[in-house]
Amino acid sequence: MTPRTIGKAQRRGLAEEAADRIREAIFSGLFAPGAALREVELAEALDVSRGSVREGLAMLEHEGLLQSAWHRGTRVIDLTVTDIEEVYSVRAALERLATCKAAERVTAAELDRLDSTVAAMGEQVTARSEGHRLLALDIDFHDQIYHAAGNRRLLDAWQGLRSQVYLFQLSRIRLGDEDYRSRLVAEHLEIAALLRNRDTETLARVAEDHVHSARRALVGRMAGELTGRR
Amino acid sequence: MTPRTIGKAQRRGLAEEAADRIREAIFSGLFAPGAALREVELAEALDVSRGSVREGLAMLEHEGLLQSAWHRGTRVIDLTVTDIEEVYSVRAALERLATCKAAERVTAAELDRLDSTVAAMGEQVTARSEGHRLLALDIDFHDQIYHAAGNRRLLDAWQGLRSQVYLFQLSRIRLGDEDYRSRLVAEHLEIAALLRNRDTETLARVAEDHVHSARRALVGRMAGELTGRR
DNA sequence: TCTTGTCCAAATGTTGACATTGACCCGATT
DNA sequence: AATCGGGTCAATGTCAACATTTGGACAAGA
Repeated sequence: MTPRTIGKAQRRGLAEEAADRIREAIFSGLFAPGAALREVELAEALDVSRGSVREGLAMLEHEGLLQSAWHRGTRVIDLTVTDIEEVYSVRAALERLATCKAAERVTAAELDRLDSTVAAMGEQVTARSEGHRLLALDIDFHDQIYHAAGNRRLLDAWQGLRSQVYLFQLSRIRLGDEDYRSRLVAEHLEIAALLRNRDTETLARVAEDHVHSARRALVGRMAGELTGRR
Repeated sequence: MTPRTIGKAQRRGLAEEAADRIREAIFSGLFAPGAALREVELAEALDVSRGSVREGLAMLEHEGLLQSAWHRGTRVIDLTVTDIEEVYSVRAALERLATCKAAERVTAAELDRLDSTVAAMGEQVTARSEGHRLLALDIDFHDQIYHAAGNRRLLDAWQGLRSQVYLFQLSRIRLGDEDYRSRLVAEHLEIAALLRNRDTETLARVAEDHVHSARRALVGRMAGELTGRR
């Protein structure tokens, strides 16, 4: 008897490898928003050819992390309020759909995994870490929902926003926000509970609100930094 | 005095050129769903290098027109009912958002252009053409709405579905559907009118229904072909 | 007959060299 | 001073050759 699904062991090319490394470098702050990424530099640093780097950069551009123009190279995206509004608007629409579809199809095992993720988040509320772990769990929680929704196109659309969301939230971490953490966990707890009850009606509203809540927390912080004290 | 916006004359590379040609070839039926696209063949046919073809294929893959696997080449997507359900589910969510946002920001000039597009569609209802023109106008109508929404990310997400929608609807044309045309125009007319009144509340519902209506018409036809007469 | 192993051809993945472009500098001009 | 025009060069766009992988044909063994 063959297993129903096998862990995908698909081999990856150098381009994907390069994309991963560059993405990490951006998240680590090595390339700040607005910085130019030169193909030759990256090719030498990663010890691959320019072609592979080029392909990797194209992937990151489709993730929205980079912007490129004809013969003018690629740069890391800026973090303007407009960009944030755009990303979170679309994300809210996707999240609404994903959560509803997930409610119809989610399995018991997936529900358990969601619970344990929320539990792990709960531990991070009081932890004195900088919040990177909490952020990773946050994204992971939503990844699980998109997977549970079982819609390839929906997942693709989400992956076109995921990295941007990560980058945005990362900037929020730097700005420091204490009391937001507990509310974050509470919201995820609510979503997980509603999923278990398969309360589609309420989920549509709550999922959208959850995203808008994150957006407000982010935009508020950014506005405070730009205009206010420092 | 310089014009506020200039027709984007940004120079394009060979990759985009190749992508356009290949996309057209697929829409023209030269490459049927499921057909394999070989890089060397295309490179010779288009008289560009394999690298450019490769980049173009990657673009079309991100549009969802192609599927590719490691060292196994790229093929035109299949037209399964599941795929259609996926695409139209996400499209409904996006369309809902786009129409609402457009209602807030649409200008008088844009409204006029929408009207004239619907008018042109009306002429195609009775025309004896095969419906390609009607389909092009349909897509154009929705393009205008996404542009009016003024959200770059939303537009990107739509462009990740657009070609697939086109391909799906194209198959519907071949199956022939007479009375659907008039209903199609009527629905677009309603949306245009609601946009003019900026009736956001109703628009959210109608825009979603419009997509689901198109989906039903399509799935119904396909199911009929697969199981029914022929 | 079914499985397993080896080889081969065809296609893709990868690379470094060559061609082209756009930003920058700087002097001439109005 | 501001603008225009040409030259320069670093960086990207493009290409053709080389390396690697896949799937199938085919034969040997259980």
